[in-house]
This record gives sequence, structure tokens and C-alpha cells, in this order.
Amino acid sequence: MADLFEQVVNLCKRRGFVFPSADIYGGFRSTYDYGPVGVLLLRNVKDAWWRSMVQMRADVVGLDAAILSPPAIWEASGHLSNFTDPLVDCRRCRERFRLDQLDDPEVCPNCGATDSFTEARQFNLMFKTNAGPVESDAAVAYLRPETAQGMFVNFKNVLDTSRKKPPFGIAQVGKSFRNEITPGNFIFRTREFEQMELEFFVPPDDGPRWYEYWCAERMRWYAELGIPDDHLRLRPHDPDELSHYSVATSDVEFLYPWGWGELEGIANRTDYDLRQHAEASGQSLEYFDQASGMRYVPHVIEPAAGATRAMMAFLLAAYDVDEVNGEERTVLRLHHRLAPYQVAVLPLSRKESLTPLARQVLALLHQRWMCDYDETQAIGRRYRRQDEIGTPWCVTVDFDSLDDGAVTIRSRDDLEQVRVPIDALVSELTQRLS
RNA sequence: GCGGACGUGGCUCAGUGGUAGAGCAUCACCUUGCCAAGGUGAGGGUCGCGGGUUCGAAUCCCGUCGUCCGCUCCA
Repeated sequence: MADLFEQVVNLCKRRGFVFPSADIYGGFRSTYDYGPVGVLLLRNVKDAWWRSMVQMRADVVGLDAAILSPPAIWEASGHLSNFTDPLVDCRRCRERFRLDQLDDPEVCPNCGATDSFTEARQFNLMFKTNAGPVESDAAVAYLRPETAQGMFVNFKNVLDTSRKKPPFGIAQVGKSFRNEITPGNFIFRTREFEQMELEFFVPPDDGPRWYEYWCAERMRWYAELGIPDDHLRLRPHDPDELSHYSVATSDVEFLYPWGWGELEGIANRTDYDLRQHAEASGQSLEYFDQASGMRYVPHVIEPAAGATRAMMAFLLAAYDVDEVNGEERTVLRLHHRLAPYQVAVLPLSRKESLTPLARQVLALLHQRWMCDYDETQAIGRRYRRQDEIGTPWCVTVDFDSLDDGAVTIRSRDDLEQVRVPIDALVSELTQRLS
């Protein structure tokens, strides 16, 4: 399936998952808009994450911090120095190098030319803007390149208001911005992207133990939502791969059509961030443990996931083509919690007076699930449309329904059909969608 | 940012200098009434955008934007 990637990209455009941004103006590089169906899937991915990381845990609280931020945060975090790479191009062989990685800044390691380099240019990966209507140095602001710093900067606020004590975590879902040199692979690497990050604060000696815990926990999450074992792996970083803030990192990787790629990084950031901010701000970010009488700067384990990457992985893993009555059927076998619509209500025909009852059934189901409603064209065609966007259950109102008050529920996965009284419909679907 | 390939209706593509095409999709009506059936009809493209050559450009040239594949980028 070498063209799985193309198939999924086409499906995204055709069915309203993802559109190129500014499409009518020829597109805007590395930005994508999420359409009527895509916004539901993306939201469900984020909700599933929030549910597992915040709702289902007593030791994690949420946060939604500002995207616009002052330079001080990024000076302290190290992003202003470490996200800036001085690059030079060789005019002869047209290769590009990082100046700080060259043995000799006068000789091209590729073609051996001397004096062929362009001026070094700074590639700062952060988006810089101006806060306030007057452009001046005093008003410089950055779009955050990660959500993590919001949690570190608010560590004391959360500690003071939430009655949590280590080990505990702060979770955030939101947009981040990076001037990636090479965006691409559809929504895999974009300059504007959405993150799902947890900063988990633990006593200094417990870092390694919690690091192992979160690696296993995050792997479990992807598996539970339908990423198959043979497309999922945990890859520990080599020591020379580690970011400036990390002593240990593992990537959760998915087997994309072009090879293994990162879904999420789990890093042991130690006390690096809190110490940096304590020093730069002059505020104490220590925790005092009443029970032991110990005072310490917590260490941090960070599982940082990409929401849009995860969405893409779920789409790729769910994409399937099977055969029904000798015809090809495209079906997205999405986990029901991720599917854009959990239920579609379909009157068998637009004829007669099926519409009022179908609308009643819709009104009943609307309150619990995201529902689609479709009364155009033949029923078989509508089933296929729902299959293609991953709707796990269709509810069909037919002519008998008018007399017996029952409807048919039809399964996306095995095409099985069951007759259910409307009175029992909610409980039947609740069972199947739990 | 550099090199390579590409850009024609929503999708997949044909058309290589002489007034824009197909299949699928969409919509309407008829038919059918539980798995993309059939019939009739309709809407939809200044051929990514801008400039040039030419009597005439989707087609040739230049620029630009965008996509994909390779390079340092790590959600």
C-alpha cells in the first residue's frame, strides 16, 4: 500500500477532514484547516487525551496558558539560544550546514571548497511579533514554541491553589508555533500545530521510576485507541540526540507510510526548567514537604504529544478497503470514541412520512452523541458515506417503524443489523459505544 | 532556504499552439426500498497566480505561490 498516504490525503479533502489553508488563494504553506468532520475527529483525539490524563486521574490538574509570551520566559527556558541555529550555505555544492557543527568554518565538508560559504544566517525557530500597535524592541513578544513553559511558569500558582503535592501533574492542550525549516508530509510537520503536554512533578529521586511509568502508560493509550502493535514502538534516544533540557527521552513512534515518525516524546527534564525560572525570576520554585521536612525543586517527567500527528496516525491506521457484495468499500475503522460521528440517523426513504419520526430519533440521540443525519439518495450509498468517515453505527428508520416503533441499527464493522425498539435505543447504543 | 518532480471542475486524470473534456462525486425529478443499482436532467473550471512571445497560449519562455521527494528540523 505505497499510496496509502495519498488515499488518506484525498479522503481528507473529499470528505471534509482537512483542507489546505487559504485554499482559494492558492494555499498558505504549512497551514491546514480542519473541516466539518476533521474538527470532530481532532477534538475527539484531544478529549480522549484529556480524559485519560486529567479526568481519570486524581494526580493531574489542567491549565490553559497564554500563547503570546514575553522574551523573559524563552530566555530562561533556553529556547532563545538553543532554538537558534546559525546556518551557512555552500555556493558551489549548494549544501547547507550548521556553522557550530563545522570542523573548519572555511572549508565545505562536502565539496572541499574554500571561501564558498554564504554569510551565516540565524534561523530562529520561534515566531516573533509585537505586542501593542507600535513596533519597538520593548514590545517584542513570542508565540510559544511549546506549551510546557506555561506549566513551569504557573507551577507556584497551581501549587498554591490546587492542594496538589508531588507526585502530581499539570496538563495542557493548545497551539504552539515553530518556524520549522522543512515543514511537510501533510499535517505531520506544520508551523502551527497543536500539542497535548503533561508536566509531571516528582521528588528528585523518583524521576527515573516515573519516566518508565509514563513511557508505558502512553504506549498503552495509543494501543487502546486502535494503533496496532506492529505500527507502534518506543524508541529511546541516544545520548547525543538529547535536547538541552533532557537527561533521558523516548519517542513513541508510529509507522507512517514513509517510515517511522514521532507521535510523542517522553522526556526526563529533571529540575532544569524550574531552576532556570527560579533563577531568572527570583522566585522560589521549591516544594516544602511537611511530612518529611524536606525542601526540594521537583524533577519533571514530560509526555509531550502532537494532537494533529496523532489524528493523522489514527486516520492512517483506521483506513481500510474491504469488499461488500463484490464492490470495494472504503471504511475508517476508527475507535468509536474518536469517530467524528458516533451515530448517523437515516430514514430509509424520503418518501412517505418517515422524516418526522427520523427527526424525533435524531433529537433523542443528539443529546448524548454527535450525530449525522442524511436522507439523500439510496440507503446503500449513505451507508458507504458513513463508513468512509468512520461512523460506527447507523440507525435506519423504515416504513415498519411507523407501526412497530422500532428501528434498525447497523454496524460499520461487520454490517450486522439489529431491530431495536425506539424506547430501548439509547441503552442499546450506550452499550455498544461504551 | 537548496536540488529534483509536479500544479487542468470536489476527487482521479486526458488534452502539447487554433474557441475547455471524461469517469467518479454533488444536486433535482423519476424509479427502488437495507448496503456505492437504473433513467432523465442540472450546477461546477478565466487550465495555481502574474508577466512575456504569438494573429492566437492549458500547451512555449520568465517570475511567483503551492504540493510531493531528498538535506540540518524532533509534537
